[in-house]
Amino acid sequence: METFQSLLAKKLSSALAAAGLPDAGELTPATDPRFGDYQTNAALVLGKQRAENPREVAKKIVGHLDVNDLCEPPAVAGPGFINFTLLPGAVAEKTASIWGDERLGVAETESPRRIVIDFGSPNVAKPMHVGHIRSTVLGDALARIAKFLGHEVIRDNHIGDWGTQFGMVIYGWKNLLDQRALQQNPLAEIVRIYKETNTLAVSDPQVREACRQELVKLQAGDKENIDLWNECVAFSMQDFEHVYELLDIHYDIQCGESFYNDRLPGVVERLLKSGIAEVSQGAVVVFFRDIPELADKPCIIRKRDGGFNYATTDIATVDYRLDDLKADTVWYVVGAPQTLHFKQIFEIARRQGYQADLRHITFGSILGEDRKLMKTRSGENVPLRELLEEACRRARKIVEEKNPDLSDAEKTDVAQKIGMGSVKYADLSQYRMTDYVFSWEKMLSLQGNTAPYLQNAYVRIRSIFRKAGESAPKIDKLILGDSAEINLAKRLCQFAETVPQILNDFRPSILANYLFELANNFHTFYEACPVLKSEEPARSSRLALCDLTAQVLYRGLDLLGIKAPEKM
RNA sequence: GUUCCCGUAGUUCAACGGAUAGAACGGAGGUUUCCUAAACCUUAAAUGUGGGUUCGAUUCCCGCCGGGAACGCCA
Repeated sequence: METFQSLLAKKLSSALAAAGLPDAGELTPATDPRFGDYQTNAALVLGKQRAENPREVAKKIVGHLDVNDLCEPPAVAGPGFINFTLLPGAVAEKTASIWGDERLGVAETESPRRIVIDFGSPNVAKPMHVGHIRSTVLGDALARIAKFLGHEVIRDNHIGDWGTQFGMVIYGWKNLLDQRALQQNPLAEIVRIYKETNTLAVSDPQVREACRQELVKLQAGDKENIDLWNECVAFSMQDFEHVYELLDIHYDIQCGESFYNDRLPGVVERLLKSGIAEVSQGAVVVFFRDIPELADKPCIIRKRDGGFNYATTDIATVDYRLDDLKADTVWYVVGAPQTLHFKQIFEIARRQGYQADLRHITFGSILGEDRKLMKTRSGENVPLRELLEEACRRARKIVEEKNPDLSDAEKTDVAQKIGMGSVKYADLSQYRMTDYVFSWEKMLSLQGNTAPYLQNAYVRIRSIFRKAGESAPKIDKLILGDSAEINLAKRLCQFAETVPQILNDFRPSILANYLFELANNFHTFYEACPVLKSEEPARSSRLALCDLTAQVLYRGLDLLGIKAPEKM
């Protein structure tokens, strides 16, 4: 289904051709309602190229524009913009056709790809904390959106379940473990022994060496250590699963770092043989001498002591995703501090001949109150689980106040949808690159531009249909009289223009902002236009408008991983 | 030191190079015999700094100031 934007863009192209002008500029939504609904700067661009008065060029273009079926006569404005204002009749027709469309007007991609999305990736032996929320929620939303647009998506949780820290965990387990504490709160006890061992290792070389030995035994397949490791992983996974359950986030595969252990020697061997890697100071290293920004930043793939590291694992991971999973695209939803690391990994992949599209999708950090990056060792991290449970509690309290008549089960359900929605929306509604200082206030806010504002619009519509006791009657064309109706309908038509844009720069915030505007248009409509009490044919038309709004809200929220309750 | 990210109302955030920089919270004022007032309406308030490119710069380029991050054996 064509959007207004694509229809008008085509008509503009025809007009330019008819006027003997080359294609130029672009046709975009108007920046301000007073300029109409869409605008083009074609005349400004052409005026510059041809050294002509842009307004004259604009008039010439307008003379060839045939848009009478869609818009009022296009207006030349300002320095030479051409503005388009949609006719209510055209909007009414388009809205009705979207209403009848399962995809709500959103076209599927013309170039579907197989995308592995690497997101979340918590570390075993460390509880998930607020710092994990961005990757997890952002990655999940991108996965939902990519899938909706027609891509094949494989969600992969690249769990940090292997590496140096396990030497310490195992040493701690053997020497410092408190069995009773382990029974009460396994993960907390594992974290405790890990931290204590870490502290000991800093000051005591003997402990350090003992940890290294435990690690060597583990990596060599020692039965006792493997069993301990399995137990730690299992305890951690329980914690992760609880969080994923609350967030309703699920993975297709969970290939953690340990999954690649057997492949690491082969990776290093191959890179050495092909000349991509070389031995330097006893380690195996890849240099990027021909790339200025990486020239003095080599990538170590095997340590002097023969051990493998993060980079080795990630190279093996690229192989697996491209060769075994047959992905043509991989999105790494991982924080900005790892920019250099991924530049190196991607360059190594390229040197091996891989052509796949590998993207590091970065995002800003959540900072502590000191404006410093939150770090596990600092000990002041808010556990994610605690944050999520607090969100539900706060939402629950407000549900009790606002709607005491709901049953207990309903209250619990609604509180979870609102609480989880708020946490997700707080993150997704802002530009992914900006850092922000963590605050309960921010994450759990339920006022203003927040999930409940959008959810409430949906709830109000569901309430109308409950009261009506009927679903919206099927009609071919809406009747748009009040300006609030027209604005709402126009907004509904924009859904199809908005969703595909998100993946241009991986910005779910575009969708979040759209949904906020939509909810705002709906609330305004709701105040201005009675639905059930209006006369036919307005009544049927308004019911249709409500029904479509509910569908778009529901679908849009779903793409962000947010649920819409029936009541609240 | 090198490289990367970020500086917008009191606060938290918006604005593919577009026209008079939008919201939300907080502040001030108003709306409910009517479909959920978790709503609606009115109102005051901002682009760190100096240049440059452009018809047009919050956006692109250069310098400075301020905040953060990464940079050979952690992941």
